[in-house]
Amino acid sequence: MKSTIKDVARKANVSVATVSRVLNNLPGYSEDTKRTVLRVIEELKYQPNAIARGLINKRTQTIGVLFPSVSSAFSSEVLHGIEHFAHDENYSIVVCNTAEDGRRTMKYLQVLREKQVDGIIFSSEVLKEEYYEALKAMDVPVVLVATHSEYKSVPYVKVDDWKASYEATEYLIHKGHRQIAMIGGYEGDPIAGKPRIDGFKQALLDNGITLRDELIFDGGFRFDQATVAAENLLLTAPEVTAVFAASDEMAIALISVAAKHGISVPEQISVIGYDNLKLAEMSNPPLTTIAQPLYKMGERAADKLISMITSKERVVSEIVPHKIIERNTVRKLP
Amino acid sequence: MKSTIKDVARKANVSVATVSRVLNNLPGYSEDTKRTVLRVIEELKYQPNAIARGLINKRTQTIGVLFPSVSSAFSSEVLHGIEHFAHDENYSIVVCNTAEDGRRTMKYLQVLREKQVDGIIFSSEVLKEEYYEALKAMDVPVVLVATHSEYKSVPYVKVDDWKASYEATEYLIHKGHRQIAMIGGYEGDPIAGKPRIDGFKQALLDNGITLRDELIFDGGFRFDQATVAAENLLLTAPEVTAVFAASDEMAIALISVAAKHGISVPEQISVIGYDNLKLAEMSNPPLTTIAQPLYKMGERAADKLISMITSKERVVSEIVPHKIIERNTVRKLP
DNA sequence: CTGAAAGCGCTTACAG
DNA sequence: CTGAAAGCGCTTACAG
Repeated sequence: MKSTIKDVARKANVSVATVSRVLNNLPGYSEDTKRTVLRVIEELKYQPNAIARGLINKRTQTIGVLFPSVSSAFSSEVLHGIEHFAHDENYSIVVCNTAEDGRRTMKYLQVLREKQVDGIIFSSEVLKEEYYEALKAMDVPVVLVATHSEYKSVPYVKVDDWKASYEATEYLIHKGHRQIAMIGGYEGDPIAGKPRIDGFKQALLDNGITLRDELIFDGGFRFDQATVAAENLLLTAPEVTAVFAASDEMAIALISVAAKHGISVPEQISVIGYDNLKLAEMSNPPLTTIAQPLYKMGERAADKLISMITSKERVVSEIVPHKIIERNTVRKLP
Repeated sequence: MKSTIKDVARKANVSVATVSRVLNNLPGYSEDTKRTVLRVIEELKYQPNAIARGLINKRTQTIGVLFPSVSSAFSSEVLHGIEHFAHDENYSIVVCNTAEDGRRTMKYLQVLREKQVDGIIFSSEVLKEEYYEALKAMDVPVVLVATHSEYKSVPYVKVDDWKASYEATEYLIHKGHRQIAMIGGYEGDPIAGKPRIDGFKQALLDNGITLRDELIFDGGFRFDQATVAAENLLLTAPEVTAVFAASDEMAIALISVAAKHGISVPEQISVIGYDNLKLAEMSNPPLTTIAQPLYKMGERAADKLISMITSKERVVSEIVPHKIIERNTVRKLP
């Protein structure tokens, strides 16, 4: 049987109140009683029950993290950052994989509420009104990571997608490229879709390059989805000398498809990716890409959330810096 | 203010006992009272407090998962499988990244104990005696995934590493290779190191190929660690025509290093990996590898753990099938 | 410096 | 079919 606070109180000949005090470093006991209490705790190998504690304190020291897909490299980097920071602050993380559909999200939100988490980090997905309402009803702090929302009260931490894409595109232009295509997300995606496409377009415009809509190949961010976009691109636009891919997986899909057709990167076609996942450096050739500081984004999000939890004061959103990582997939045109 | 069971009891003109009964689908109330109680619950948007519930039931419906590194692609696949299964069974997952050192593991074990998790899944690492003792003291079910241990009482789910390596090596041999090297883990690693190295050796022996110890390049499983092993291999053993890498990252490191030296895969050197992570198919060329069913391993582990939790009966370990995924990195020698 | 008591939000015998 | 009461393992005024 695990021992409880009563057991140690009894064995130490003090009240449970006293035990509780030494446990929580509150004042109110002699050095002597402290010593014996501590000794008994040791003897009984007593560990406080966080559940009982949470019932009173209304704090569970745990935070819920919602991801659209736990298994992607992107999410795990962010998660790692969150987890690391949170652990150092004595918070545990419960991970929730929301999959594609909204129903799982709502179910999870309910579970998190019942389990009385102290706060929630919501990642990558758009914060639908339904979710927002549920979150509001829960009455716990929320922070967004790698996404943002129109609900001004919800702080976020993310990169400036528009600007990052603009810079990626200019990078290509400065390397002498004029025939530039993009493999992007869906225009209808307000988070990782539209802003990146818009940044791409603007960079072209600002550099006097005529915008050709047919050079924007949209679709999903994953490798297999991008594979068809890349296939398409190579087939219909052979004049293209460089492409900006809105994710590393997309960029790598292009490299793979190109290789299959005997087109070499960067000699015949240049590519720049987006994310800087681990696989960017493992790519062959190593992928030039826009780095999002995913681990750090996780940390910052956890930091914000925890300070909202502990201080109840509003926290401000944060745009986190991206940067271009030059590897070997972009060639300078002569 | 969130409403409690008392609030609904009061508003429904019944006792909390009755509310509790309808909440838990226990017998003991008329259809009529059930209806009004349900209505009031709806009106108040009442949700039970799982913490209070847990205090009584001694069940928190949460399980702790310990990973050496949450961010690796390997762990996230397993985690995803665990999470999916567990969620369907109404369990939540708290993730614990144990990093490299043991101190973090012990700290986490303590947190998990205080938070009264119902069970623990321990992944990839060797179950040191210190951990085992702590786990025993916690008195909750444990299952191992992608690792095993000498403590017979702890069930595991994993692939047969020896056999998988043996088959990978034979695959190379059957393709006509005789000069075969291995990039492996540490011989001292009883989980993913020794068994794979031994399987490799035995396959060579059984096929009449003289074992040359200097063709086994050991080190860490990660890309950057393997990069030096690969460098070494290419430099010191140019006669090698095929290599068995004990992880996909190692295999990809070899491909990268080879490319850097103008050596083409599979034309000049063949490679087979191990794991079948997502990046194996994104590799360039796509990587032939031994697949571990990581997602499924996660599911099976969760399944076992949950049945230990709910039925208190002992569960049996499981060797899960691996298989060779043929892609484009192994050439048949003429 | 110390303890008795109330209470956190539930569940579960027990009694009717 | 229903409720009063005890209790899960703690914390926290309150009183001394």
